[in-house]
Amino acid sequence: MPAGTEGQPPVTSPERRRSIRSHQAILAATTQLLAEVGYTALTIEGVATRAGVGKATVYRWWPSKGALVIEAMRSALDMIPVPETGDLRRDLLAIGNGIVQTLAHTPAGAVIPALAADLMRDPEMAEQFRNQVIRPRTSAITQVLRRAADRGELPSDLDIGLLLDVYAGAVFYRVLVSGEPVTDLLAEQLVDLLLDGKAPVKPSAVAEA
Amino acid sequence: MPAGTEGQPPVTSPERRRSIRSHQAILAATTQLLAEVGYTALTIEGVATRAGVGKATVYRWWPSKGALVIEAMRSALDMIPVPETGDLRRDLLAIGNGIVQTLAHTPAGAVIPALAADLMRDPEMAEQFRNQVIRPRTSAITQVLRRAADRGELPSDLDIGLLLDVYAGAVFYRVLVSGEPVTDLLAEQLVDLLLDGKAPVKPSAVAEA
Amino acid sequence: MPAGTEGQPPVTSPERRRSIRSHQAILAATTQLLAEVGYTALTIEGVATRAGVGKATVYRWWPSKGALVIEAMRSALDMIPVPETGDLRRDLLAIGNGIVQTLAHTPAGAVIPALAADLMRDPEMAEQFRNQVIRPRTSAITQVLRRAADRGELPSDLDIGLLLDVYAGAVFYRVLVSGEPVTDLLAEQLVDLLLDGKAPVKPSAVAEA
Amino acid sequence: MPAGTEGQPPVTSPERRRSIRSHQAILAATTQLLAEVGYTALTIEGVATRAGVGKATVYRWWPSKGALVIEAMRSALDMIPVPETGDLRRDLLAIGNGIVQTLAHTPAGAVIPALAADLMRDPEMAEQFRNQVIRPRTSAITQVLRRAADRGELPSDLDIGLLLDVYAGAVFYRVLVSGEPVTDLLAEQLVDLLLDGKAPVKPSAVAEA
DNA sequence: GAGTAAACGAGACGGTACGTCGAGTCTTTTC
DNA sequence: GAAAAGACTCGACGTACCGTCTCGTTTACTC
Repeated sequence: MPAGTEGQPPVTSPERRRSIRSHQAILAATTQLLAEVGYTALTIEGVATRAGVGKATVYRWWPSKGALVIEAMRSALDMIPVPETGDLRRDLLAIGNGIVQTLAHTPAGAVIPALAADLMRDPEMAEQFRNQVIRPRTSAITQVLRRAADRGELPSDLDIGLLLDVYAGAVFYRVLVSGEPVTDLLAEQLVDLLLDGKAPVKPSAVAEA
Repeated sequence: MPAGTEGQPPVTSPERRRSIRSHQAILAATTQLLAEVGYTALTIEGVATRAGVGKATVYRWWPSKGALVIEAMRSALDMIPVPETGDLRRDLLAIGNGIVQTLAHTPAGAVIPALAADLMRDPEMAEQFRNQVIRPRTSAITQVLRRAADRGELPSDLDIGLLLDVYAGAVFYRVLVSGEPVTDLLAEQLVDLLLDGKAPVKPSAVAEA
Repeated sequence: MPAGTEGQPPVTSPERRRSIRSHQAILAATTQLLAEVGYTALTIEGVATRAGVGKATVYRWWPSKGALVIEAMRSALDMIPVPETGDLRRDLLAIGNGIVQTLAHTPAGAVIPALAADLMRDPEMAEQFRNQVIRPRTSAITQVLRRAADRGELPSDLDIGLLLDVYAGAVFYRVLVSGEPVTDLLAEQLVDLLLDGKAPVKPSAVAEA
Repeated sequence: MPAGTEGQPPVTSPERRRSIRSHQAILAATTQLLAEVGYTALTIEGVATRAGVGKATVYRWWPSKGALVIEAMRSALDMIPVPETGDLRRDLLAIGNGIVQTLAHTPAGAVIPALAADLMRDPEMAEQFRNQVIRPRTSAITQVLRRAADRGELPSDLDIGLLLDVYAGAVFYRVLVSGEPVTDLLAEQLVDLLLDGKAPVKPSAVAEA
């Protein structure tokens, strides 16, 4: 695995000999079907058929529906860029709007909670899920907050983890539980609350003011 | 349904003739099995068997697994009492700790998210879920906040809905997604944040202060 | 449940509540498919599909392919009538020709050996097979021989079992192993051998004589 | 295959370069597995694994399970020596006992019928089977009978083929279908019947006589 | 107190999907 | 340049539940 030395390409990946095409077809089929029927109604059999692949090929590479969906989500979701304006509020807003877009306007909003719930009984898979799906979505916020703390704009002993839970949790909860609309306004209100402790006021009141 | 009026005993429930005992057995079996195997692995067949009941009897009264679980949850969860100390912070803390207990230390913590995710595709059921399961858990907070707003301790145009989403969302998110421990400290930090805009600091830092 | 009282029809057959139609459809499908694809290529799945029946319904009533085929064979094969001419040779010839017809000109000829071979490892099923499929085919011979022995036309201590094995074995062996044509002449030669100890001569030689 | 000429080692088999070892390992594995699990449960995959060989290597040299088993049987079974006592009855008895031993006390007894039944649908393989497995087992009888006919001890127009079918068929049938014990007595009774037309009497009766 | 209609337990039914195994083909890597 | 290794598509295995249905058999209400 030492880079720089030319010429040991065959050794690099001893596993996965010929699977590349099937692999991608399976992930693509999974992504499509997640959007069409959702997580609960997704079946391995359906994925295999859609991908033009034997069921065993799916099971060879993924031990369960959860594992398959984790990887499909990972490869389907874009990386979230880390903004660098230096303005904490502006950065958080940018990221927040991105997350809101993803959760409110793509299938991911429906899939992620179902996936999370389904994996709760399997700690190992749950960990995978957090590492592969959640962490990439939240690391941008973490970085922005940490840099701001370094600049002194935030307390240095800030509990970034909790802040994240609050921020992400509110968005999730709206999508998943309360069913209220998730709009860009939400990101704004949350940033106000987190940064200024400004309690949110009703949208209509804001409009009137 | 008005109790107290004498004399229409046969009319009270024109449907449900002999069902009472089976009804309760089914709900009890559902509650047990939810605790034992979780929402995903819960099957109607298993519930019927455990309850000593025919499968058709379950289907006669509940159209789906979701509907059954909603009712089981409702009858299994205790009502949350609305504290009346008049001290906003104390009230919120009391409620928060109650919610934390439920989500972190009872099967409900695992069932509710799975149920929510499963119902996302069925708006009608989702509405039922919110009315029957979520709303009773959160109405105490709403009342406390509303009374405080009436007393002038909070802005009168406060967006109570969002505040709720933030509060409940953070707890949910911890249980469901981030997997971090959910303790009483969490309730405290959240109340600090919501009421004072005090950004949370790391637990260790708090101890040192 | 007190016996003696007339009119307890419902108790008579506690099993098989509603299966009659499916039952027959399954046996019919099995018989058809045996003729079309043979024993080895017969699949439970194929039978279920052809019968318009769920796979589980087949498995509910028959534990294995072998058991299913045994019953299908039994209900598909006609009983062999026991001739009563009183002439031993004529009786044996009649029966022999019947067996030859069945083995040489119906699917049974191909199915029975395969079934037999497949069941060799399962003594219980093998016994079923002999009782249900073989015995009915050979009992006519046994009866004819026994009556002849009673009349004194054959030694009273005749080993009827072995005689049967020789007779039936030769026909089977031709069909199964040696692959030679099985014609009515075979029955004749066998009767000659068994009754007179007349060693068989080549067909052509017979024609010349 | 003409032995004796030395010196054309590379030319003899232009194919099969490194195959010899694999070849033998495959045949050995087949023989072992036939004895362990029988014909039906024998799988190419199992043979390949046991032989430490790729599945494709098996398929390269044998087109089907049947072909593989035919060759394995051939190389596993000993040649049957042709006795030369000049006494017809003694010769037949010797051979008969040999066959009885093979069919009753080695895996071959279970494998041959299953193999035969399985190959019935494939005339070409069936012919191979007869040539390679059956004929070597029966040619000794044929030779003995033919010599006896030449000596005038048997009719010159004897239908040796049928006699063989009767002899072998009876033994087969006992093993495969009737399930009765196959002992040396059987060979004796059969020889009596074939040579003398002496109808078989029950063993116990024999003992009493 | 008998008659009757519903709800009941039981579980068979036609299906779908499960996760596994083997068939027979094909490709890559090793010797 | 054949052979090991094993991934591939395909199809059947036998099982579990689905949601519907048909059975007798209780009840609980009517008359």
